[in-house]
Amino acid sequence: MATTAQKSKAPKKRAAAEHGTAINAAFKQIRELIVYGRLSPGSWIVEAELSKKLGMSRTPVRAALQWLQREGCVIEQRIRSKSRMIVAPLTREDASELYSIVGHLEGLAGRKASGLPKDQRSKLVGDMRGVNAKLRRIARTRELDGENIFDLDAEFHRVIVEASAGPRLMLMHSGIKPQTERYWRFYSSNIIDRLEVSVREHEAIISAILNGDADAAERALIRNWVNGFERLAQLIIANGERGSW
Amino acid sequence: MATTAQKSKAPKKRAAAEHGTAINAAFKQIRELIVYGRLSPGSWIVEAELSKKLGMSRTPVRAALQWLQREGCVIEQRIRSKSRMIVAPLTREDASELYSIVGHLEGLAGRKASGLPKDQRSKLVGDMRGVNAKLRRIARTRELDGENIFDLDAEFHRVIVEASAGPRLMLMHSGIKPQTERYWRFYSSNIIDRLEVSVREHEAIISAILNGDADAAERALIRNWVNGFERLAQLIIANGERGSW
DNA sequence: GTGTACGAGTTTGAATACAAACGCGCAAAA
DNA sequence: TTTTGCGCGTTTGTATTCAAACTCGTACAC
Repeated sequence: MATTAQKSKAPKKRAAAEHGTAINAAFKQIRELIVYGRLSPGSWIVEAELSKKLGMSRTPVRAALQWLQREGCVIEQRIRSKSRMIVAPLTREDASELYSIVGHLEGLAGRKASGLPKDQRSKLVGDMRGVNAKLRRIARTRELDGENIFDLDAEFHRVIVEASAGPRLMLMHSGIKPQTERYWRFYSSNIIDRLEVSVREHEAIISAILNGDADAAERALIRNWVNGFERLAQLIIANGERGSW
Repeated sequence: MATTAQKSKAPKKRAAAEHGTAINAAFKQIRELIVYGRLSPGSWIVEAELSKKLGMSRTPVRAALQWLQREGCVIEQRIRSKSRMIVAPLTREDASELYSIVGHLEGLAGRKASGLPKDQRSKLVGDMRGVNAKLRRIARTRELDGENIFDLDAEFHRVIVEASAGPRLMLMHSGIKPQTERYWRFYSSNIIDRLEVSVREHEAIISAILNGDADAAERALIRNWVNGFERLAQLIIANGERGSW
């Protein structure tokens, strides 16, 4: 009756779920729903509805929503001691702050990366160049493989953070970075036009880290994000904000 | 029998709790337990134990623990698909990263604060000077009012962030900043000796914001935190780390 | 005609119940 | 004496249940 014949009279056979993965499954699926826009920015989230859709009880859904709240994908509207969860709206103001924070966080990572021993730095630079080369090829040939731009750009920034950041910075970055993807996906109609600029900015980052110039690395990373916001802001203004009214 | 004659057969009379404050109460109390060291760094948190101590069920305690996990006070140890919550240990390495992040986050806030309109900036500078004057008096007279140094320093940094930061930055700051207090409380034996240095660093921050010099404000804030870590690191080395072994 | 009050439905907050998994100890056999 | 296997206690993960509070609609009164 329910979703996958998993309810009613067979509580024993949940073996597939392995006891402890429901929260994670809920988290990933809900975030996917939000990032891909299946849950509209600004719309109200009903726990029971989600739990029915995901085929689990409200408990893991609640936990997942708190994780998402932690990351800012979901915000809590407190009204008269009652709280509602809503999908965070996409606004120019929020994008400005978001990109600024991500830029500074990554800037910090880039700063540390520049101080890495030379062999680690070489490997890092190699990874970055590999990813950036793929981006450059897409920018040239204009063969947009759909998802690939998002994933490649995410990869580029991720390798920097993973190479240098400690657990805290990594935690914060992995929490806040995915949210920039929401903006990309909503407004990226012709983001490929600007891709080449971004590729050049990436090259500046690579050079700075290669040279071990911490200040330059930090500045280049921040500039990449500030400029990224500028590129985005035009699209937001042109297309309107989502979920704020 | 239980804690306050609130259990057993009177589930109706929970009117005092106002339906929606249990999570918050749990959150504040558990964080207090951690910050004040009643729960040792590195020690294992048992949900049932806490819920018994706080006189509530496991449900709000779990939610509160997830909030604390979000802030990094509590970390999750996954072992063979089983998770345990432990109180985050206090290590030199972690302090380094923590202070660095807080410094950069506040640096970002200070940068924005420097760009505020003049009247808002004047009010902000006035607030900062008021707080810093109290700190200076304590540094001079050496009348340590116990908690007051912590609260005053926290206040100084809070007014900067509140004056300029948006919701995201405020959220991140209010989440990560309290954790520096854990280090203070554990290692602050004679932190009053270093207070005067910190007061002078604060003055540099005030000047920069007063002059609207965003770069200088950011640098001064970061320097305050980096130096704060240096002061702390000596104490950590002298006294040993807590909760890591 | 408009405003207010009451009640049903919806939704979240909290508690309890239950199942699965980890860890430890004890016992038995080699 | 040592090692291995089994079983029980502890603890977390998930489901379910129940209560409280907010919302909205309708009806009644002024």
